[in-house]
Amino acid sequence: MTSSPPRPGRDSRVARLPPRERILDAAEELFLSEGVRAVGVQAIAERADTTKAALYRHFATKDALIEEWLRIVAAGYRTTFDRVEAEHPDDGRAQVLGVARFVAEGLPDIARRGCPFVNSFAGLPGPDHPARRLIETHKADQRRRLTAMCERAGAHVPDDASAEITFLLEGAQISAQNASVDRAGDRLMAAVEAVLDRATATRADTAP
Amino acid sequence: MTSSPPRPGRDSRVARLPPRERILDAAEELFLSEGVRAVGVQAIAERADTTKAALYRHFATKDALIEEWLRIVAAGYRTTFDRVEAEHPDDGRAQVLGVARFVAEGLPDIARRGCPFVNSFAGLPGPDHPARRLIETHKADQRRRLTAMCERAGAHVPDDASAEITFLLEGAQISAQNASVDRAGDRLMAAVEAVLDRATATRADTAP
DNA sequence: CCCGTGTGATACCGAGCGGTATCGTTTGGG
DNA sequence: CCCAAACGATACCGCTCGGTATCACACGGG
Repeated sequence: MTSSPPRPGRDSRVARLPPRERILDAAEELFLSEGVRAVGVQAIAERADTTKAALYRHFATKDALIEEWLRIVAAGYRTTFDRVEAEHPDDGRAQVLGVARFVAEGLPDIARRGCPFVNSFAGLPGPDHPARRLIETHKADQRRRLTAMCERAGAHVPDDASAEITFLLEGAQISAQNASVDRAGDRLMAAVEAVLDRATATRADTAP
Repeated sequence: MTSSPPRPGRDSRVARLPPRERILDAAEELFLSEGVRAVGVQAIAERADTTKAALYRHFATKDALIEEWLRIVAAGYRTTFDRVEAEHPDDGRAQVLGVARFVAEGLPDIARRGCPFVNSFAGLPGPDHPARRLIETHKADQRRRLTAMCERAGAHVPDDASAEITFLLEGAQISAQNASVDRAGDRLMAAVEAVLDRATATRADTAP
């Protein structure tokens, strides 16, 4: 539906970006709402206002498109880590809270459309799929950076603190998705603060 | 492959259960390892040592099979909650820790094959799919019971405590799946204990 | 003993999948 | 201004999907 007559500017929803960007945008929207396996290349092409042929001119295969999309999403997270670290240099606590706030603010979207990594991980075949490796590498990187932040924040055992915070961040996302926890954002922030408090407390506080 | 000649007892892997149970067993194995959308009914029937025709004699559609499988898994969790409550009547803390231990012990399996609910949620179409509702109901029930346990444990704000513990439980599962956190079981238990300690602490402890 | 039910095998259906080929037409840089 | 490259459209390929129909056979209860 929705043919595009002599309409030069934006015509439907993705404006007039180069086809490659339109395809990636359309893929993101569909992958998130329907699942990476449920949506076909034809549907992606149609939503991007182009055709399968054009799609395959830019991406060798559907899996390559999935991988490229995940790579972009992962890069976005990396950018957030960079920004937070730049905004609060040497203040590990503020950095961790900045990351937590970023996740908390993204929860409404995740509740509606799901987490890209978690949702993709499911529909991907075997543990050797390149997109799967990409997700694992990304999560491992995130954990490493979080550990460094915790150390900078003065955590006694940064490894433990970052693990606990990772649990909270991931858990908040899937709990938001299945709607089992209300006000997930507020609760997440409070929980992360509590973990930081305990992880950086003096010995007297930990042994009443 | 593997025809079953005059072999009365077990013959391959699922012994000689009624076809319905063999199908559910086979479906569970494949759904977990490959994803609910990636595996076809033919593959399920073959692994169950039967045929598509027999499968459709017991389940109206593939979605119905998925739903029934999830229902069974959810019932298993419910049983665990029952057991833990019966083992430690009136001891909320022990109940919560019992649930946490159950999840922690299941982490290795989840790391290998993924969480049934999380993995299925992805490949399911629209938010009105019955299996999706089933998952949401199950998670909401779990949260309710967890809140009751926290209240029994003397938590000052049981709602907050159960939310935080839910985050930890769910987060530990997906962190185990993508291998971003090592020794996830131990860390999960420690984190849950810490949350319980803080949630039930006297006022003097919370305000240093 | 015999008959009805559930079973296993097989073939089939329409639809949609991922991916390819072809062919005008648009378009923008040298 | 012109030509090559990229584009949009369309038809097509082989394959697999979820689901159905048919049929011979095993078997257990009346």
